[in-house]
Amino acid sequence: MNKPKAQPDISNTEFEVLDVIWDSNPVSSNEVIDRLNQHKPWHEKTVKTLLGRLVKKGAISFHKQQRQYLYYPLIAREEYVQEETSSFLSRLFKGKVAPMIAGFANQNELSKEDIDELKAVIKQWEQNND
Amino acid sequence: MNKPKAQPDISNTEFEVLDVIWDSNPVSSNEVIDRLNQHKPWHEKTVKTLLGRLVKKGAISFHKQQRQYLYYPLIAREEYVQEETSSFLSRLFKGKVAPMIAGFANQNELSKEDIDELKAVIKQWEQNND
DNA sequence: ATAAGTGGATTACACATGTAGTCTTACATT
DNA sequence: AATGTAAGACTACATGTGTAATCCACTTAT
Repeated sequence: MNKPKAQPDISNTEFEVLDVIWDSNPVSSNEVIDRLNQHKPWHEKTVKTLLGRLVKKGAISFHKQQRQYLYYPLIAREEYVQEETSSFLSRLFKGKVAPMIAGFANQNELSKEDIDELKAVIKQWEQNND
Repeated sequence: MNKPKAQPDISNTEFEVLDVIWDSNPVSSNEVIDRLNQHKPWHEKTVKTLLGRLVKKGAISFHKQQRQYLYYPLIAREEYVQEETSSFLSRLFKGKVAPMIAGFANQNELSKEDIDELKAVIKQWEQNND
């Protein structure tokens, strides 16, 4: 019995492409390639393959502008990120957020700024749940 | 320029096997199979394949007990989890923990208990960093 | 008009992964 | 001693993934 998946499976490289599209869209393949190449040395053909796979997976779509395609996302970053986060937490931390943060704290990977931000999130939560 | 990887890449199914070994070790393949089968309907051969792959990847090892192998982990769960968490956070949240928690809060996925636990983690952090 | 370029579509190909089946060999049982 | 069993080793095989190259159809520069 497979749990139905709200989001398609997106591979690591596909995610990088999708992230560029989330960042600004609609966007042509050449823009995607240029923006990716500021960080990744991917060949143009590689990026186009990934765009095609994202389309096939239903993560993005496009409309034509003359010869080119302008791509845009079909799934929201927030939703995708939320689902990934939930599944990540359930896999590694039994779904509990605090142990994850505690692990970070123990590795000395929490800055004062992180702590302040966390406090702000908590305060916000408490205001919404009084 | 590839960042060196401290931990080997471990697939999803491999992780489930490894998690059983972390849970109690040293452990025979049959014990692993039995424990997994409380949750997963995996064939005996499948689990043995995964054990073999984990050995090859250097995640676990074993010593022989007559005809059987008794497996034990070569990497610590804490370390593995910490690395996975860091890479997850950097991929999806620019490495910042607070936005992740905030996303959870916005989805109404934070309970009062979670909040209390988070407060405890923060208090602990502050005691260690005064 | 013809050639060269460029955008997307199709094909390629090695390695990883999920999911086993078959082979070999050492023990246990008759 | 002969044989069935069971443990691990080796093999299998479809699909996914990373990483392109080739093909085909327009457009654009001579």
